[in-house]
Amino acid sequence: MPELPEVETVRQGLAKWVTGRTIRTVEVHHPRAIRRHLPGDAHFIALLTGRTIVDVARRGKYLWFPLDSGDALIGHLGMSGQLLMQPADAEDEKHLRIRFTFTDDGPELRFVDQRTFGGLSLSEGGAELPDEIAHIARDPMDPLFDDEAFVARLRGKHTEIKRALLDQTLISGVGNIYADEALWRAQLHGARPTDQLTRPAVRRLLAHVRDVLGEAIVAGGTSFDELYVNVNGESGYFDRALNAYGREGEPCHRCGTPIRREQFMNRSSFSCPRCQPRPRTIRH
DNA sequence: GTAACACCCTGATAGC
DNA sequence: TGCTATCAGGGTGTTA
Repeated sequence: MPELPEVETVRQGLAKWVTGRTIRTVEVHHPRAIRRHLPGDAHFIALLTGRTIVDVARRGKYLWFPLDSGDALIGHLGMSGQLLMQPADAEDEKHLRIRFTFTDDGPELRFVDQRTFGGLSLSEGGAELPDEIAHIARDPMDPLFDDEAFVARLRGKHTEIKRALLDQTLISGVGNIYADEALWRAQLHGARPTDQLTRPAVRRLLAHVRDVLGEAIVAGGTSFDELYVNVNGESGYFDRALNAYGREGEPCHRCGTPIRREQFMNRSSFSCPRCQPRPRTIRH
């Protein structure tokens, strides 16, 4: 389940492996993997073949590869996507969707994705920042992230705090896992109304979001199973440091109360009933 | 304009 | 054993 730390780990790995290399061939093995590329696979392949990758960039959970043509290859891992470097003679993965080979005959780049929520697309003229992902906010690790603008925008919204943390146009890179972890650290329930939080409370929460993401980046990202591995095929191990996510019934690391699980937006939220009491006012 | 929800997908797991 | 139901969840499109 790649969130910002996992995607950043992949970005760093890919940057070392593909920067400066020229694409020889592109194979699309599954149409859904390029469903966001509306002109279709022939166009996708034509604009990539012979192009040199000049960098690997990221915004939130999106990656993009600026090309020497001024275009950019955009990638999103979705829930189960992987971008793997593999020797040409390595056996095809069961869920191999797209294969890139390079003119130097070095390792191939493979996009592998079991659940096909992820995908690649090509952005013409998008080397600097693709239009397709311009609506995604900067992430809190970005030096240009504007803390006070975030605080003001969040407090101006009429929604719940966890919804706001998952809104990628407000703050990017945070998914279900790190939202729960940051809320646990801030001792806030995810249903707290954003318009009733004080500025200092939002600043504290933002600091916790940064801490959680930063620690996870150092640890190489969270991984619960083999669905996520980094570019070298190695799983991260941040899951050992989780305080809330996935710990239903286990004692809170702060007060010992069993962690509760609640349904939220068709998924699960984990929190401590004592440290993170539900707000008294119920919104509708 | 804003908020909330359905939907896409496959494999693991639970229940019968 | 083998079937069906449920769950995981990011981002987009649709609805309210």
